[in-house]
Amino acid sequence: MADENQELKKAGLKVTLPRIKILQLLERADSHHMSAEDVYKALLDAGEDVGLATVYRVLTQFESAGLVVRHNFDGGHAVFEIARDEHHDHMVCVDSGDVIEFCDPEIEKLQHKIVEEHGFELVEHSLVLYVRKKEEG
Amino acid sequence: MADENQELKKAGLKVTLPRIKILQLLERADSHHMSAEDVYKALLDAGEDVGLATVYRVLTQFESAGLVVRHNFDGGHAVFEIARDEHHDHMVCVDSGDVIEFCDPEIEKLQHKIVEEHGFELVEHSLVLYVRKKEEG
DNA sequence: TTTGCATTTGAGAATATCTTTCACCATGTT
DNA sequence: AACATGGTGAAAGATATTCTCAAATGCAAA
Repeated sequence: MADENQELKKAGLKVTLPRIKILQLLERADSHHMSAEDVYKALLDAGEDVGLATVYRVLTQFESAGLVVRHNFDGGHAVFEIARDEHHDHMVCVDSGDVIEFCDPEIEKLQHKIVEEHGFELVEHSLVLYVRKKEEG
Repeated sequence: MADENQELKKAGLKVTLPRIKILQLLERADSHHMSAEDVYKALLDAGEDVGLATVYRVLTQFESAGLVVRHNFDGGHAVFEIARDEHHDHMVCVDSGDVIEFCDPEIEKLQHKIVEEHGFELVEHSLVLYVRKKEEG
């Protein structure tokens, strides 16, 4: 139950109601890739009295703490998702907006190779494939 | 010299002073990856009387016409660069902000493969490697 | 448990980025 | 010249995010 409390403490964050609620929300299996606005609305719908500023603040803190990952897909607003252990990239359907996760070790390997060749080390990367459902025939 | 005029006409855009100036600016070898604000300031510095709205409008038109490419790197604002024939991806140094271009056919190939495997076709993609200069031993 | 106090919060103001509106202007046509 | 078309700058608007600050809250010492 108080699973979130531990995560927050471990991250050096004081355990407060908004933080617990936001973390719980993001940990729900069906809430990947939510924008700050999405989170805010979901909390309001759940009857929580939270401010939008708090949502942004907390999400940014969670990002710094490595609890969530921020993605800047095309379209102006950032989306957040719980950081699980396994890294993955994203495929975004340009028609439906659906997000599909995938991971390709070969691409990862090639990325490192390229960066090394240029005398750098890889800090972070962002790969987004914008796709469309294939037409039949 | 009226090279830009031809490009604009070919793109179906009326040849106007702001459009010529913006195109010339972006075609300069040292002006890759400029934000709308960058372009605006550069034009003001050059003594041109142009509005920020026009810069955004023209850049968007250029993008539609395929003359420039818009990138949404991390950090809120979009950057634009002249569309050359060859596709390439980007490496951004997290310390200096420098942008290095690269292209890896293998990664490109793998991207298509993955998308196909999921029953999609690739419309567009964005790969950005955030890197840091390697420390000496 | 009560108290002390730094941290956190919510509301709204402020900022940043980008888009739209609108009255006016330029260019080409009749 | 009158007109149509499309382009322009300024300012207002839209959107996404951050900042400010007084009030509320979490945590720890007493």
